[in-house]
Amino acid sequence: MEETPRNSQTTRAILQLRELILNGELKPGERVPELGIVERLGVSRTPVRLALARLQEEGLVDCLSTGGFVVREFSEADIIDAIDLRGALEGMAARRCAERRLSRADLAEVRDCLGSLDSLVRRPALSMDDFSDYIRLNDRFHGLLVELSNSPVIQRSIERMLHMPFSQPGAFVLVQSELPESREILFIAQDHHRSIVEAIEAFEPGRAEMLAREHSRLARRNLQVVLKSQRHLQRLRGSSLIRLAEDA
Amino acid sequence: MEETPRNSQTTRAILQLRELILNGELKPGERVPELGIVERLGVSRTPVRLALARLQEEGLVDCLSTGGFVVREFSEADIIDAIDLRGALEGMAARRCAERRLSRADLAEVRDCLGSLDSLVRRPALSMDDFSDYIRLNDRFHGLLVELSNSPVIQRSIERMLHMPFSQPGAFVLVQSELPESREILFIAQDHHRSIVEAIEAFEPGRAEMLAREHSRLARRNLQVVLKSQRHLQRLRGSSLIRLAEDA
DNA sequence: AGATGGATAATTGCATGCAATCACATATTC
DNA sequence: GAATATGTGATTGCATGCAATTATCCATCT
Repeated sequence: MEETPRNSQTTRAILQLRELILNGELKPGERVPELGIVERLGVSRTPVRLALARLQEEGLVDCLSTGGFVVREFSEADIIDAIDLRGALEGMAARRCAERRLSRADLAEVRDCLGSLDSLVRRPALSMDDFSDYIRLNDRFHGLLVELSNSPVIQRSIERMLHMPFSQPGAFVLVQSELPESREILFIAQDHHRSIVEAIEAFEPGRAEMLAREHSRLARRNLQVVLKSQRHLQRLRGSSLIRLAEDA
Repeated sequence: MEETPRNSQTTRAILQLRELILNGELKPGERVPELGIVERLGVSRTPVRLALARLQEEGLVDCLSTGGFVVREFSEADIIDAIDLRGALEGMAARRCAERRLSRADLAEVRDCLGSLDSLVRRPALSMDDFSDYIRLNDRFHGLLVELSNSPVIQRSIERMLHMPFSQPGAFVLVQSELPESREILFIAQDHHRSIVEAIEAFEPGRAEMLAREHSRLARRNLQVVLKSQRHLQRLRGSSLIRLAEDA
């Protein structure tokens, strides 16, 4: 998933800096001082600088015209767009999967993942760990579709998106798990998964694409719920980056 | 269009390095030596390094596991995917435009651009300069749709795509201009433009998206033509990066 | 002759120094 | 008292030095 398998220092800086921002230790609009980060991370300015450039590409920070960077802020519209974008890209990936003949092994892997999700969703009650497992499996499912699209260009594009907060497939699952209708949503999501695989196996590219897109609307729905409740918002990773629409 | 309006040195390195690669002065698979670039560009290693990181994000170079970078090679499938991706993203942008009520001024600007393209395409004969103008206007039209989508997320995403070779809207126009059916293609493209604006004005998001997508298929068609003829290929910017499918 | 090993040269990743720029606070003037 | 000017401290962008890793070439061995 990480596109720089290269060794440490710069990579370390990227990961830790991302954590710092997503955990809200750097607030939106706040300038990110190189030296301050150097102190916190214990690496020199060069990798920090590299990391900042990278995070700018990812969209977590904006660069000031005067030089330096600030933590970016995300509006509700931004998040919706990010989700839509992921939907569109995953839609392309699903279409590609349906257009080409997946190998037996590939199909088996997808079906295996689908099966695991099935048995998980159907448990009588879901623990916290179960939800973690769900996120893991869900990520794997989405990752498989992208990988099996057999398109490095699409793959790269999606992987870049996934670095943005709130665009991961499982971004809202943990908070959603606290909703009363949580179970229902999982059923629907899993039905989407099943239908997508069905479309791929039946060589129905248009349907596969459409379903993948529609699937992403679940995230959008969850977003709306989360944004309405301060309690849920607190449990959302990266929530400190969200600018709530002030209704005056 | 350039997202780092910051002043020189690193920016210079990015631009010049991109030129070097696109002009074929660095061949695909070839390692890009930092010091060699330092000599050629007259800037120190630091900005060169920054530029390489950026070009990697853009997809022009790949980073070696051992360290350093190589010029990337593009297969026909890669280019098709890039074109499709642009189509999908511009489709989203067009949809967004149709979903919201564009201001009078915005609409006027789009119509103005459309009108300019119209009068250009309808000239009895097209000179080389006319084709340059067409590319400029065409870029402007596509840029307007993206800008008026009013979505920074989508906008950023597309701008990043446009750094990849062969994904610019006008990438194939210059070579296409040498084809006998060139005129016909321009008419069709312009009809797409017209229909997209029509859909936007009529608040038909689905239709706007579909048309924008279909519009990108023209580039795909042009690609196929170009790839079949060595003569056309030579006139394509960045053609040195293409790995032709060897049919043995 | 081909393959394996080792030494040397080259290249990269990182840290740091330096100069230029920018931000901020104080002082000054209207 | 408010706004502008000025000076100082902080911060960034760039260049370069150093160490470690990697690639290359040649000699040696099977």
